[in-house]
Amino acid sequence: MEIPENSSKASGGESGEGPAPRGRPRSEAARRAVLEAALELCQRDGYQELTMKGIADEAGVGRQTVYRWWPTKQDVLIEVLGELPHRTPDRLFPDTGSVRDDVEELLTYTFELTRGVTGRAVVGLMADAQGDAELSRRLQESVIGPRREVLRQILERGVRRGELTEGADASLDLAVDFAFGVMWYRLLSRHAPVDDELAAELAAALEKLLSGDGGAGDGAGAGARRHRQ
Amino acid sequence: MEIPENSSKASGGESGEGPAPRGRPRSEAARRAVLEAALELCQRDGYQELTMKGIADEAGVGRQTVYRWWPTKQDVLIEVLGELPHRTPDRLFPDTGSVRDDVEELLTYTFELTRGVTGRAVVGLMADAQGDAELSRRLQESVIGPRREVLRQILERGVRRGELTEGADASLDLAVDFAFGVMWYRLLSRHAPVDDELAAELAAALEKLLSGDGGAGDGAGAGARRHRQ
Amino acid sequence: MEIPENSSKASGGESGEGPAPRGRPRSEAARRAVLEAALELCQRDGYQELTMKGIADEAGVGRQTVYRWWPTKQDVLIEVLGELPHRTPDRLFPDTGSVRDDVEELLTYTFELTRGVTGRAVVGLMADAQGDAELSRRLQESVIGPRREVLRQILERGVRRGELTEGADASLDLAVDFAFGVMWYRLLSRHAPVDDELAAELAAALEKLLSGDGGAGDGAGAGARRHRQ
Amino acid sequence: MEIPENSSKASGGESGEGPAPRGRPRSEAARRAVLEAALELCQRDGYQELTMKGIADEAGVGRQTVYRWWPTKQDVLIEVLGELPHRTPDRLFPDTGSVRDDVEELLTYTFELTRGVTGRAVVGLMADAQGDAELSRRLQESVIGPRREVLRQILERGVRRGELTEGADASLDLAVDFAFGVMWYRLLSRHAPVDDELAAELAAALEKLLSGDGGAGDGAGAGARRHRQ
DNA sequence: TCCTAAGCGAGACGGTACGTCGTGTCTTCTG
DNA sequence: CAGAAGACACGACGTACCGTCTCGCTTAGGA
Repeated sequence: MEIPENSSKASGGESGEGPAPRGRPRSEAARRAVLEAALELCQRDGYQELTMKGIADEAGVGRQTVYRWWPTKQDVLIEVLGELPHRTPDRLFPDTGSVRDDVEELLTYTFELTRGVTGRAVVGLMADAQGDAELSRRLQESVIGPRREVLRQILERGVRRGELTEGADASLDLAVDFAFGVMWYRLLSRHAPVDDELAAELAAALEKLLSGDGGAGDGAGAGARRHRQ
Repeated sequence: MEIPENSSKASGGESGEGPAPRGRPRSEAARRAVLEAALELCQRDGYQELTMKGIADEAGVGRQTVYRWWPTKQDVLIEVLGELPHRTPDRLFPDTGSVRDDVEELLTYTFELTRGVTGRAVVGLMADAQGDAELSRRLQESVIGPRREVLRQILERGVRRGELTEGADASLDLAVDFAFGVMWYRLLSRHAPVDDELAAELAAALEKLLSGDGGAGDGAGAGARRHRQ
Repeated sequence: MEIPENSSKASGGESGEGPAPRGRPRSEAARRAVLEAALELCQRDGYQELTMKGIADEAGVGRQTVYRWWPTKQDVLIEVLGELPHRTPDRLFPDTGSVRDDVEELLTYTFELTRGVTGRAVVGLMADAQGDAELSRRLQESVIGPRREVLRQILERGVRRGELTEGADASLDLAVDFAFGVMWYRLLSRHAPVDDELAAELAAALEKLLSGDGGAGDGAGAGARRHRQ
Repeated sequence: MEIPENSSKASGGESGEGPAPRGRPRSEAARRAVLEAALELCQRDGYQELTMKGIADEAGVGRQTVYRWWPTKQDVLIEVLGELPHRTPDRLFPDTGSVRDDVEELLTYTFELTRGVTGRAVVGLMADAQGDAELSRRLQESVIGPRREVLRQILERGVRRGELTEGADASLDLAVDFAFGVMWYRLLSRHAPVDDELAAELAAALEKLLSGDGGAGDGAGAGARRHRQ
């Protein structure tokens, strides 16, 4: 149960060690137990039912220990979510040579995650972020932003290769919004599944949306431009 | 805010009343007070802070009166949301002759609503609907579904007129998901505003997505179909 | 000295009813359960171990219900102690015709009580009253004072009858302090028991202390000896 | 805050030292800091508010250091109380030649102490001793007993000299109980002060109680009167 | 001069009681 | 009967102290 963790004198840093760590060091075992308990309970009972007391009890940890390191259950979940991707970093950055396949692969993997462990947690956090700008910012930084960035880079690579064209009708940002927007919308409203088929449909739709010749081209494009003035 | 209490046919109609309502009739004043208090508080303090006790106190109503008619705060909010559209029925069904303009008008109005009174309520409800199938179904029926239907009919009208084409790459349903998905995604993650400009961009993007000649046409469509098998 | 308990329409008072009692009336069952639980637990585990949570749990009552009516455990105990004498009012006011016998009877009964149910409670309260003037005042009023008063009246009756003399060396107040002082001292330090024999000794000593001529020797001494047999 | 640390016979005596003390010797500075902090805090905030954590923090000492040497706060206080008398040993053993004066002097000094530093501590300890036989025994041994013994010896000296008579009505033990009983009773219930006047009254009352002939006697009574002026 | 041992400040740990608040149910009186 | 008032049993909240446990650092005696 003992894991090194020892930050002090790690890698020989003899300079800016900080304020010298005194007292009993933080228990990595307790930290992990809390994070896993939170994820487990959130998945089992739902975000709303998730409770600081419940987390502490499930983790076999004192309540104070939870509050000492995470002021709210949101903080616990954000830390869990921040650590999850490290478990399978490979599937997060697909590069098959085809934009469409890369997009589809990324979305397939992302959808899997949301259907599985993280779904209820992330949806609950997002809902709480309504009316809580700070939480919103942190989610943006740790969860939403990174995922957006990955998709965006795939699309930019496609533009560079000439597979895609960032047109007047749809910026890359809007394209990213498209993919994840549909995902969130369906996760929340549940009017349709978030599955592999959706990943394929979205990959195709994005390709069309960013196709150079611009289907609705003439009138439509003019209209859009007219509207925006 | 004073309402005579019993506007309904109390005492009077003894004809085909049905099961004969005995005792004191339900107070319309109390009902309205509860609904308005709920909307007000949800908007002011957020969905999570909304409380049955808070609603009752704010409405100047006994707690039992709230529980008698609405088992949960979700029920209260759903009833409020169900009544709101009746206040401005005109803007909900635009018909300018141009699909793009109709879409833009509808989205502009919808975005206004979500930025205003209903935003926090609907997001909170959606989040609660995670893991509550019944609530999910009711939301689908009373809030999500109707909005989808309006947009869908506008698009179908466009297809009938020949302005749009439901292509292999993007069904009408996916197009509807696109519009509302982006809206929800931005409402939740706040990485970009939900404003009139977005309405215009989405109208243009939808037009392109549903354009007949299909930019990425061939390979893409085939790919999508291939994937679905 | 509240006995009737039932303030509402007690004894037919149809005039100044007060502010009209609204809402669910207080549960007498819960009240009694709390009082008895407190007494029970205090006796079993000691005053220090007595806990608001413990009282509530033992009484099968919500914690809030305890706090609603008694801000602290001291309040609970004071109310219990205030009600106890009513159970056996007869032995509290002995009047045998002999001062010595009255004193002995009163002390015997008082010692019984302190050895039994009330001992630990009262001692704990007294200790808490150190440094809490308000608690001190209330204890004085509801517990200490009344007991002092009973003994004082017995002694005053003796003075009126000529059996005793309030002398220059010892006021009645000091005599009362004597009796109860020895009791408390032994209860606390436990160097000697607080039993019937002590009651007899104290009755004799008080008689001597308040003998006018100082010759408690003769009759009083004989009386004491007679009693001890 | 630096104190030589090792006042005790360290190093010197290698004769019957026992198991030879290894490791870092106990810090006398820490010991004193704890004792003084405990006394200070108990006097300032009261016995109930006294806390092991509070003592450690106030003393600038680790919590473990307190627990290592004193299992409970009672132990800390008992050790403090055991050291206090050594500061003024002279007034503890009055011998003026007159029993009454000796008694009055002893009580006057004792009352001073209880009004001052030790009051709240001793009362709290006594209250805790209810239901804790071991604590009771230790208090008896270290605090209560010694004080009783001093008074008892004064009274015995009086009996030897013929000033007093241990009569059938009141043993010396009861007389001692009388004096300290009244003190404790007043300390706890606060119905009257514990001051010099009480010391004089008690000295007079004891004299009368232990007068052989029962006399509020001639000389004694006169003496009492003389004293009160 | 190291080695072993124990005391020390610090502070994290698993617990538990605190007093408050919201839950959903109930029980009274008034309309 | 509906409604308002509010008491009820329940349980989560975040805080404080409990007594124990690890840390790194003295500070001694014995090797």
